[in-house]
Amino acid sequence: MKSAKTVFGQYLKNRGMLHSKQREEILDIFLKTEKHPTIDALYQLIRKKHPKIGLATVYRSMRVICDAGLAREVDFGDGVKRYEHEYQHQHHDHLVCLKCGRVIEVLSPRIEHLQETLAKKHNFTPIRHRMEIFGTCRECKRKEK
Amino acid sequence: MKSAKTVFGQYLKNRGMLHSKQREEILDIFLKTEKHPTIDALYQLIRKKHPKIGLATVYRSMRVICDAGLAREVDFGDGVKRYEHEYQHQHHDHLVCLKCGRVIEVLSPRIEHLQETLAKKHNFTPIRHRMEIFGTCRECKRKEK
DNA sequence: ATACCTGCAAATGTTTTGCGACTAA
DNA sequence: TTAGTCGCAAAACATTTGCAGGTAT
Repeated sequence: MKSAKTVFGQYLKNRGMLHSKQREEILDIFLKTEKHPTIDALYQLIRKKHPKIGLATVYRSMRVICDAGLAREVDFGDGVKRYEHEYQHQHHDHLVCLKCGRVIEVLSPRIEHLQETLAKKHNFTPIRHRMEIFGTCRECKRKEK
Repeated sequence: MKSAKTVFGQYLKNRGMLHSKQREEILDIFLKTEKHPTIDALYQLIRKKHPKIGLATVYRSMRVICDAGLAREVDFGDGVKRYEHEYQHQHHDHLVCLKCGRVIEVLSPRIEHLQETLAKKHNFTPIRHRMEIFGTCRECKRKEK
């Protein structure tokens, strides 16, 4: 199985795009976090090692990384885009804690199947979907008692 | 069953808030559309009859209307808030056509039930959830062939 | 009379873009 | 050498807020 970096390198080459240090570094930082970082969170991390890299470059690079199939935009309704891994990570849904912001990734094959059925029933051709359950996670629930 | 306008009037009264002409008119326009209008779409409609009403007032009024339980914010990931009816409209999910923007409201009790189960399995206390399937609607599918 | 509300303009926060300088191939 | 990129600042957008003037009760 090809590594994410290899995939990225090939994507850039195929498109005649350059393999810059900034892109490499931003991809590196993104790959190291298994969370759902915002652009600004990534920017703060990158900044520590490479204070010269600008915010606009992070925006531009994350778009390229998404286009290459390595990341996917997600949003949890708080007005900021977040990114999660796409390569070698199967589709999943999210449980989002409204107290602490923790995100639990979940998968229910039965729900996935019912979604297909639901779309078909309306003659709707699904391309992608998202499902988020907002609430209180176990830890926050315990604390509030 | 109380009308939406009655509910709104009582909500305002209970809070010591004023029943202004602007709020009444904005509620009226919103109640007349069964779509998922953005603030700007509502503003354009309102503007035809009441050119004096400002955009900020539409934003402020829609928040009040949501707080009163008559509308709910939804977003389809295109960076703009939309509003749908909440009063006397049960919870539902959405099929969003990426070609024409049409939104089909759907409900699957089986999916709803599985979502409950899924949350419970993770000791997660659900408050609300959302599910959207993005794809191509029947009409757009037909056209593209 | 007096809270509360509105319209306007300015501020905010996130994301995008124009442009001259820089860099990978 | 020369496209393609970068950093910076400015622009673009959606949304919110401060404030002076207006309005419902």
